Amino acid sequence: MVSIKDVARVAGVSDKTVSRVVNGEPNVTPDTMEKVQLAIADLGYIPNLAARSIRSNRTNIIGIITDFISTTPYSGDIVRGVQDWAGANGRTVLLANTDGDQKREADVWRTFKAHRIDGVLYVAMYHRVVVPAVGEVSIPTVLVNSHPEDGYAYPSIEPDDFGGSYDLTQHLISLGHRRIGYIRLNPLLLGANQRLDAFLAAAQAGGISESDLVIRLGMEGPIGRETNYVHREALDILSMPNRPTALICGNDEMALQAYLAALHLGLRIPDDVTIVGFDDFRTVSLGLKPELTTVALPYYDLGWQGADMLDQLVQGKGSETERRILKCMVVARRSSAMARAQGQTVDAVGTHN
Amino acid sequence: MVSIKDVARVAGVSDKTVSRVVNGEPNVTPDTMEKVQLAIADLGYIPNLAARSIRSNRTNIIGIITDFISTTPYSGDIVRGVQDWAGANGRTVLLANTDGDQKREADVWRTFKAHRIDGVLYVAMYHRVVVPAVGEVSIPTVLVNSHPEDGYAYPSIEPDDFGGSYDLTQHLISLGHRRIGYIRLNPLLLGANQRLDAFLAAAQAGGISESDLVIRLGMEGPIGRETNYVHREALDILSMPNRPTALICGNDEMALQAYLAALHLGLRIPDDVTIVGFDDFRTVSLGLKPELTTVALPYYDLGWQGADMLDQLVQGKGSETERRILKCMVVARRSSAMARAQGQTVDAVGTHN
DNA sequence: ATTTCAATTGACGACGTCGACATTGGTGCC
DNA sequence: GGCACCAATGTCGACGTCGTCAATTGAAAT
Repeated sequence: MVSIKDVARVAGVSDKTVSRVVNGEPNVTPDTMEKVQLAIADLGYIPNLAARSIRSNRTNIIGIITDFISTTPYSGDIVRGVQDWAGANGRTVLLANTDGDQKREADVWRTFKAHRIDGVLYVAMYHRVVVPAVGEVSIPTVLVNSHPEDGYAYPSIEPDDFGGSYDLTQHLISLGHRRIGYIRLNPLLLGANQRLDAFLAAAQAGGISESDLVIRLGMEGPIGRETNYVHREALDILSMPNRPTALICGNDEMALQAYLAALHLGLRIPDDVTIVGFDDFRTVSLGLKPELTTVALPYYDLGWQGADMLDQLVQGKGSETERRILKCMVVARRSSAMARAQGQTVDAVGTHN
Repeated sequence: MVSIKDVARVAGVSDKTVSRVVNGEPNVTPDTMEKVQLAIADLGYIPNLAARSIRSNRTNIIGIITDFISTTPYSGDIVRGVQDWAGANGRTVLLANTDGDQKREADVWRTFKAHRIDGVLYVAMYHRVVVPAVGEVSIPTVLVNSHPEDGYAYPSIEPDDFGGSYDLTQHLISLGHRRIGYIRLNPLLLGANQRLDAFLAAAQAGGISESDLVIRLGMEGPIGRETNYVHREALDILSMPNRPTALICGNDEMALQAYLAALHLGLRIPDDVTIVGFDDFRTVSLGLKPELTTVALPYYDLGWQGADMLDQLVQGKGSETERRILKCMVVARRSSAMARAQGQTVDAVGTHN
């Protein structure tokens, strides 16, 4: 591999001068600069970052630790946000996945430290409470899509599940819905409670009595291997004699199953029942017809801004305890509509849209 | 940061001896070894890989270049396969995303070279023909989920779209289906043609005349911004007076829309119509009820084996032109069933399952 | 002409690690 | 005892880069 000295020799200058050119330092004659640049181009010289980092104690590498990278399809957006930030700021991204395994996580930390990376973005693919397995030496770390357990101080950045869910519920109430069904996420996920709490709060604020709410558990069990009750529960809720006019699903994947259940029962969406989801997981939310009203999670921004927070931290400017919350926007699409008087029988075959 | 010399000083030995212990070299007294290990633990010493790589000219880092990492939800599995291989073989993974942009791609190559990584896995998130923008100096590269344009030699690893599609079609034929609908992928994708060709070949081999096949285009336009005709086409096909008894969709996302169309028309799956997909994108294939018969793409293995091929290449043992094809398995679930008599037309085959 | 000063360039060493080689001390053998 | 040999350990330098500081040059100021 061609080194700075090779360039120096070819250009007929000292290695230091080449270094100056490469790093854009001042006080280099246009003449020599040209010579050097020519030599660089000729030889295809590219600076060795490892060597550079040895001297500077900065690698410009940030690490991402994920738990279940491929299990959830959203993950990509967070990672992409980080990558784009990195690309825009001259950093490189080291990626590691733990599969939620403690031992692997420890290995990953060790490896990252061995690479002397500047900082770590600890990305939990489900919004929940985590404690990174930090060892003796510590690296600046920001938790993304999660927050630390009590007693541990890490800056974190999270989506505003509560706000999003509150707004979504309000959206339905403003459309005139007074009986609303709710299918819960796996309670292990932090978002699950926040979303449910917000739902209840918004319903109460909207003057809806608890008896008009139908709340069911959609999933439970360890993350990645949960049992799924959604389809069954949706069928059940939508078969009630006095069925809700709207059904909120813990996320879009659940909404998919609710759609199928509704269609299976011959109900039209949104004419007979409004169905909404959460996440704006676009394969589903745009794939469903009519397209799904849902709440967009700011995954990309979580990644981008998380990287930015980390950068602050690395530069000693960030706060050790900052907790940033990103807004979640309701995306109103065609699956939600005004509540209507509830007909008795509906023809199974509806109209095209 | 604590270095090998700090450890040496604390342990009362030379740095070289510490190096020996760290690297498991022979000829160290159990006694000294213990002293050294104690010092390492005390100080929390972790070897500096950058320094190591400077000497050894090996970084043990492999790079992944992706084009549309988050656009497609499968991507994660390929990356995870690579990561798991890396974890199992003491390598680290550097990740970069180009968004399909030439300029960014050039930057990425440059950055990777600057890091002196051992090799690159060029992962195209859609199976298609690519040419990595290699510069002057070249890094060992393996194409994953894609293959090089004519005239360029890179080893590659790809899924057997043809075989999978052939088997899937045969599966339907063996269930008695004689009129089959087919909704095509975006023709820009390499898999699109392979899957269609295999479908036609299998149909012909099964003695089905072309006039009993209904083939429609489901999507077209630039990747990431395509126009989607699937729902409309599915409605259209399933509304035909003499409609197919089975509908093959270019991928699972398309199958989702076909489901919705079928349900919308009051058709039951699989009783009235069999619907199958491709990809085994589990959010969809398991989320749909009944669960979707589809073809599993070996994404994880693509990643794992791709990494392994790359490793061979790096070690000078691999072939520059190997083209490895991984089998795609039909995953028969409940969305496909025996063809049945339908409406006006009577079909000989008519058992329930 | 001499001095002063700034601009330009180079020599050198250090970063952390490990390969090549040297040194030390002990063991076994005649 | 003398010698060969080997195990254990250390010394030194090089990898590629860049910070520090010195050297050189030329031009402006006196």
